[in-house]
Amino acid sequence: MKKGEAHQIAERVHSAALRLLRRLRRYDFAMGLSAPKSSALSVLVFGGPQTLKDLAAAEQVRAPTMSRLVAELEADGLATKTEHANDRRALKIAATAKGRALLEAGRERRLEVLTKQVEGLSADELKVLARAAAILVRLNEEG
Amino acid sequence: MKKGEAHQIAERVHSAALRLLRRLRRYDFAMGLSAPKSSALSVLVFGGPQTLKDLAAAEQVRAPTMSRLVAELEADGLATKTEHANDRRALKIAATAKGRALLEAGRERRLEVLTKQVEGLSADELKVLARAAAILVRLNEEG
DNA sequence: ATAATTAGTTAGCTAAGCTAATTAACACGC
DNA sequence: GCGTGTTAATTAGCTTAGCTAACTAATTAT
Repeated sequence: MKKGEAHQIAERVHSAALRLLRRLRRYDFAMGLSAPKSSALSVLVFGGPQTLKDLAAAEQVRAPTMSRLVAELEADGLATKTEHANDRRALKIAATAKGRALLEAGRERRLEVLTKQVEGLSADELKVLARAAAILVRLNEEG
Repeated sequence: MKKGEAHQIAERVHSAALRLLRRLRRYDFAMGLSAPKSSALSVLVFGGPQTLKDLAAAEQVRAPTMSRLVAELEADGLATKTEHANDRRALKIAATAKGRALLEAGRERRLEVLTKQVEGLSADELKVLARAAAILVRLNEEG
């Protein structure tokens, strides 16, 4: 084992994730939302309301970039900017019901193909995928 | 189980993959190559030489976009454009040795953190990840 | 031989990223 | 409580990456 088993597995997991998302991205058409906006909205929906700064950090983007994305989401009625409770410099940015609905519809479409494929797997394979997902989530939380 | 087990697992896998790649992306600094160029180069390195059309399709991008990216990779000495053997309209685009080396260095850096984490897992967990990666690769190839 | 198609490029636009500079509000230190 | 420094967000202005439309050159089909 030249490179170490851990390295090899890390490579395979990375590669599998890359290819999976690349493939699913093909179904992102319609919904009329660009990838960056859709991703930011997703953070709002699943991570709850937050400041612009935090949202920018979550998306690994600078504040001015996020400022513009949020302005556009707001113009489309998908997010709101309200005053922050404790800090009048800051914003509380939240997804609207319309934003949540749109995102959910897009997610469904995106996951449709994968769901169909997963349905064809054996019970054992399902278990493996579920466990692997749990392990990865844990690693992601570790940092 | 409201949504079906397959659906739920598809969701978890999707979410885990999204978060994993988002996290690893943080280590993409340096190497001086933008994400689209790095990704295109990766396709050339791992998929071998190919036409502009095929490369554009692999990257889910239109021909003019890829034309420019390839021109820039070529200017940086990371890829070459040569005549296609059978079709004088077409190009054979290939990574150079320099391109391969640069990409490999970036990949190593990106995978370093994940490798360290994977090293901390139990033998059983390693096996689960390896199997899950294999299953996903198979699904990806199915289409 | 001519017509239709295909591969790639060029031109010109929009979207999304960045840094630098600005404004307003907060937080200290005295 | 007041000045100094810091922080949150925005604005301005630039670059990169995506698109479509229009073009050239080569291939394929009639």
